[in-house]
Amino acid sequence: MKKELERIREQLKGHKMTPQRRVVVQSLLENPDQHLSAEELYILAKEKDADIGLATIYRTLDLLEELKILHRHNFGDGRSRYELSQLQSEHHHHHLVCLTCSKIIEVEEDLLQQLEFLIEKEKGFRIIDHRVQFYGHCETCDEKKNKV
Amino acid sequence: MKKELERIREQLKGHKMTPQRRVVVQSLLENPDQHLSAEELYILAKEKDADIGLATIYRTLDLLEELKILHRHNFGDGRSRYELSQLQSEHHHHHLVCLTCSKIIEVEEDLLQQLEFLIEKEKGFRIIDHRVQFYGHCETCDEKKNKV
DNA sequence: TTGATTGCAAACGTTTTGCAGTGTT
DNA sequence: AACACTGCAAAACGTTTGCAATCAA
Repeated sequence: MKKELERIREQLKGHKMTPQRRVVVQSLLENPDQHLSAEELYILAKEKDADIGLATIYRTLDLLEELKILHRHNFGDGRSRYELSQLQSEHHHHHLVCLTCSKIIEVEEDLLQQLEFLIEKEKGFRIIDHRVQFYGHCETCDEKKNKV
Repeated sequence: MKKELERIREQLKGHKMTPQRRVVVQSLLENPDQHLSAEELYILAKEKDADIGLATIYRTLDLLEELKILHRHNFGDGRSRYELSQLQSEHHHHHLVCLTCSKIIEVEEDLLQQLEFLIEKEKGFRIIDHRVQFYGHCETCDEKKNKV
């Protein structure tokens, strides 16, 4: 955990590692794969630093996104959600959003690469990034529904 | 055009086809593949009915979305954008969003079906819908950039 | 020391809501 | 005539910004 924080400090290049930024990053590290919103991070951060302001959370998230330390997601619930980039591999992943319980499941599979290749060739469109979300019902919710 | 409107009127099932709703639908029909925002639709609708209110636009769009007459998209510009479902075929399509000129290009290709099949099998996730967006640079912008 | 960063409160842009009045069926 | 629907204005929501004070380097 400390190692991760140290790595992120290095990625800040030039920007200061303030206590507030540390608290935000720690909250993100302690909640991997959670896709936290700014408000949720604010509540978590407040546990560690009661005086932290919501604006600081937003400004920190903007900075971290700019430095590609995290990704901003939009799952259609009216707020941005954030996820630390797992730098071990720059592997894109997709999200399954359960329409029943709102759970988000990650899919690592990169079959999409085929599609990207086709698009680049046929449309002359140079792809930089993609957002892929599948909406449906997860196994658990699907089973529950069939029981009722 | 009149045929399309008639079809949509039938899809309204039980809900009234008011002049305001007609104006919104007409504006959508007259601007196919435009991905209009609520505000943009408001301006278009006002040309046909100067007294129409923005709240009515939003309420109409909510209704049309609920009835699956249109799709709501989120391209990350802070507002929802709407597109009539082309009911001739329930064919999903993807969007290419140009990071330079913001143009949106549609891709009909459904290679994604392979991926969906895999996900359903491996994750037990029953897919209802998907959102796929590719961000990159369109041919025109890419060529311009290379010239400079 | 000094410019980057902070908290606060006010402002922002989009969307939603309460309500009294209107109009479609 | 009934009740779905409307316009308006105010409120709600997530997010951004101006500013004076503070702090990390």
